Amino acid sequence: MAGWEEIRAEVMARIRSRTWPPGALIPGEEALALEFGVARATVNRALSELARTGVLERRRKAGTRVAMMPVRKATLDIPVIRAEVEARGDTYGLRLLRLEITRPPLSVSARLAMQSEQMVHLRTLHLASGRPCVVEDRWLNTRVLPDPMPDFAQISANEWLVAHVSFTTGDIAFSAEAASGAEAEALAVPEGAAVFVTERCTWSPDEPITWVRLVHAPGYRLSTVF
Amino acid sequence: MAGWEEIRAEVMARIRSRTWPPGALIPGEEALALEFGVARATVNRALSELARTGVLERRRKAGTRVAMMPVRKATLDIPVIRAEVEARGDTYGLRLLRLEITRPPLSVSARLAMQSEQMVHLRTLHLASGRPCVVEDRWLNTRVLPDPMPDFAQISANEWLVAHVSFTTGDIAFSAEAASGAEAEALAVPEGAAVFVTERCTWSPDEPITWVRLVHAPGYRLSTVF
DNA sequence: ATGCGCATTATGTCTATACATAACGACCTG
DNA sequence: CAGGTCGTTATGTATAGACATAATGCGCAT
Repeated sequence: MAGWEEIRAEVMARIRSRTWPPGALIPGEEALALEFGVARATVNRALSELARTGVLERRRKAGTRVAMMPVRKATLDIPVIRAEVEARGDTYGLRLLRLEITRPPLSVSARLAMQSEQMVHLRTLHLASGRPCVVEDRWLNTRVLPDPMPDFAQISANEWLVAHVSFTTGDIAFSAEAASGAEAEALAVPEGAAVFVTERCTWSPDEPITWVRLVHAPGYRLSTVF
Repeated sequence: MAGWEEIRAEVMARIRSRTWPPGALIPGEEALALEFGVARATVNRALSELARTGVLERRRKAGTRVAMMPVRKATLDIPVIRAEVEARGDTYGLRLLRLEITRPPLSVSARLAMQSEQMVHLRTLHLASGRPCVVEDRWLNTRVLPDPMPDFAQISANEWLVAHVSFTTGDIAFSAEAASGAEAEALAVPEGAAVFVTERCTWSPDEPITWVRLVHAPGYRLSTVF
């Protein structure tokens, strides 16, 4: 027994086999290190990893226990439309449907914690081999844009931001909705069709950057392993 | 400058400030350790962490570079219905709509790589303070169940599995669909309403365990930060 | 009995050192 | 020139020892 991955596997095996059932307190790092004949740091690495994935719960002094209600965690890649389209073997295209500078609706400015001021509003249609695949509604903080604004008919706002604005934190939410008239028309689906919607907010360390709503054409699936 | 989190923050700051722009090769661990006055292991911890979240790309010998197309990764908690309901302050309830032992449709047996054999089919309605909130369609491998089957009218299959069957791997997918007649009726929404659907497959190390499809009532959102 | 404070203890992290591993690229050979 | 070999190099991992930190729960005092 040597590497931390082997230790992790062995611990996993004991959990699976219910040697250590859900809720059980498992031996301390010191003890396991001794048993497996490795350094405590190695055990720590393995257990930390399992804690990260939600299999174990660790608290100082309290020790390590097998998660009772294993709210398993999955990591999912935040979709980048162009990459997704090209990964499917389609050629990517985009069409700028609308570009205006105006005051965002309250739902947007509130989410971004923006003072009420003007933002850039973009509506873009993303195409996969010519077929509409995503309608994007985006509000951009004007302060993150250079004075001659980038040509968003050529480069998607997402890609421009990635390349020119500093890294961000944010949040993301998924839901199912009925396609509104405009969305349905852009995607060439019946109004009211069930569509998968992604909403994302991003902030730079200093200020809000953008709010975006992606309406995916019917049939879209977001998947991951765990 | 001391802890790995500080190192991570400093590296992040340099990426944000474009001192190290996307695609750039950053100095080696040794050099950074020297610069920050910490051990290489500490730098390693910080950079590994950033690689895990998709900000950096690391390859032996090739070095560490800032991700060009930052396919940011988000970790999401795999929803456990009861926990979700109770977290919203509602009281959880469930109603078993159907329980039968039969052959699953091909779509299910194929996904689970099961020989064509009988499985337990459950249809359950989950309630939040009495209101329908999720319809669950589940197929269970009979071999993971004890002979007097658990009373699934009392305990949800998910919770029973968590407590009695060994840990698993699996995959999960999200999509938007139009509610079918039966689903719509159970949820008390119009047929064809846009519903959020979660589909999950899980395997034990030895054999498939279950396939489950969760149809969430309109308004459901799945969200996370990144 | 109740509440506060501190000793104990398990995890968290850092250091310095060493060896393992992957892979680029140069060099050597056919 | 093609192709294989091997040295170099950056990351990956392991180790022993040490200190930091959090939090449990006991013991003491009120």
